[in-house]
Amino acid sequence: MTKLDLFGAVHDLCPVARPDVAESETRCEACGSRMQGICSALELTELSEIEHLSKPLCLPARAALLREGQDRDVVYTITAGMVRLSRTLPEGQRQIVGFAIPGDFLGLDLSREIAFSAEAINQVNVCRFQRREFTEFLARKPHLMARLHELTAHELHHAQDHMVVLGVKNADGKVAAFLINLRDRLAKLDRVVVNVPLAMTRQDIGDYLGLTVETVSRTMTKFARQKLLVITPDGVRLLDPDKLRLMAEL
Amino acid sequence: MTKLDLFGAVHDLCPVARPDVAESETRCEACGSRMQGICSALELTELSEIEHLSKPLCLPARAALLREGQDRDVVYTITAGMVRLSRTLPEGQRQIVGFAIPGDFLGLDLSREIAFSAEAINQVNVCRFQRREFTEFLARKPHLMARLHELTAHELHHAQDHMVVLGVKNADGKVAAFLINLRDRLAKLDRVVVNVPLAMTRQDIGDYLGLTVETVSRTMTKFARQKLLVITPDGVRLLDPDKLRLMAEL
DNA sequence: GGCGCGATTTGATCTAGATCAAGTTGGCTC
DNA sequence: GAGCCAACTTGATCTAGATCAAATCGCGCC
Repeated sequence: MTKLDLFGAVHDLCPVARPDVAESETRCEACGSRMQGICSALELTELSEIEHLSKPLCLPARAALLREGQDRDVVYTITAGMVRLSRTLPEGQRQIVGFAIPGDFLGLDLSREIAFSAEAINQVNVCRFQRREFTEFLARKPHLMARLHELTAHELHHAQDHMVVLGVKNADGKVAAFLINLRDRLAKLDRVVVNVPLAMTRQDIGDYLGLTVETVSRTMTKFARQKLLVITPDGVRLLDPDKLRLMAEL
Repeated sequence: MTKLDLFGAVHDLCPVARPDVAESETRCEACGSRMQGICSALELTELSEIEHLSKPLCLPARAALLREGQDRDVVYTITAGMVRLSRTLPEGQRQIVGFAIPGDFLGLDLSREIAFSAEAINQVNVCRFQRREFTEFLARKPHLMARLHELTAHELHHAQDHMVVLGVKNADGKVAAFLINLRDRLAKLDRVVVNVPLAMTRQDIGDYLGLTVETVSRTMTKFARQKLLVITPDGVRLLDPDKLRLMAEL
């Protein structure tokens, strides 16, 4: 069984890691995240229609997909890799509002300015659309619109979950919730169950959870001492997911 | 000029304050929040169509509109008053995820279970729809669907703003952001500019901002001492909104 | 007017997590 | 394989805000 190559290793579709270089011969029909994102609402015939609008791209780690308050002219669906969504305050403080994975759509809010910056954490494959073309296509496909709304509502639900994490949980609960949620999301894409790859830095996790790097690090080592998980070079292996889930739920 | 009666005082449309008692002769055409919520997407003719689906209700303070994980059968638009949206954890901790005001829609996520509890803070007027009827109407009106999506995307944007507040701001910044944001939202409905009525308790504010009652109280008295605002029996009067906005933006 | 009760304010103390300060580790380049 | 740099870990100390504990306010009710 071949796994989705989410984290790090070079992807077949992506021999050249330069932004703005289209890697093609990628048929939507063969797309790994075809049943994940908005595209899951499309018939095969529609898929070939949208294929003409989309430009498959491969972006290297650190590439910027969107910049807060700008770039309203494109939207993306992610097909491989992980993307960091963040807001930056005037004083330089950063809040990460989410991590996008394959199947996620960037640019849900079609009407107003971009709410956050989006940067590739590792090598990322995306399909890029011109916002205008995408919106026009959407107008002709009510069920696609419905699907987009569903995704947005789902994101909103997720955002409210995260408000709870930020508002009421302590460091242990935050880190546990982060690990369990990421695991659950990845599990929907693939059979990843105990190994949770963490492509982002501890700083990123801290900025997501409203904690400092040090606290994230200390909490994870504590979990490791308590045999709840093992820290591996590229993430963690959960030894006691049930216990962690309990901590996450408080 | 007559103000929207948002907070407390008995509303004309609402002589009897009992849940499940329809107060009618209320024509959508005459509705105060007609241009605010989803209804703003409707033509006059469509307005009379939707009028048949909606049941205008007047609910007393403390009435429950939705309960977390239940009640998927109705959705609401709010036309007067204020509603508290909250999540409660197993341990009894509460996170308020938002305060809904006239023009807001409850039940944006049409597909899955209710994400939060919704309770009237003061006397509230709503239009209630059967979810199924509403969804069917929606399916026949693509521009209404688009409007709903727009509202949802706007909520998501708002949710991300609030993550920043919860994640990176200190107590002063949180309280300032809360006051300024509420003021801005109310200003869109009415000409309320310096008087910000606070129908919710300090505890509610605390549960919204991830602070304790005591900290909210101390922060507000501090702001009062610094002549940034005056605390009134029913809210605050902002003396230096610009300074507060600066603090809110950090 | 006096009583009762929840909301609010104010004060004293405590603590989780921030901050400051070194190490340590691990890949990458030359 | 040495040197470098960013990410990570670990330890010592500090502090914003929590917690605990009393007032005080405000309002409906008898």
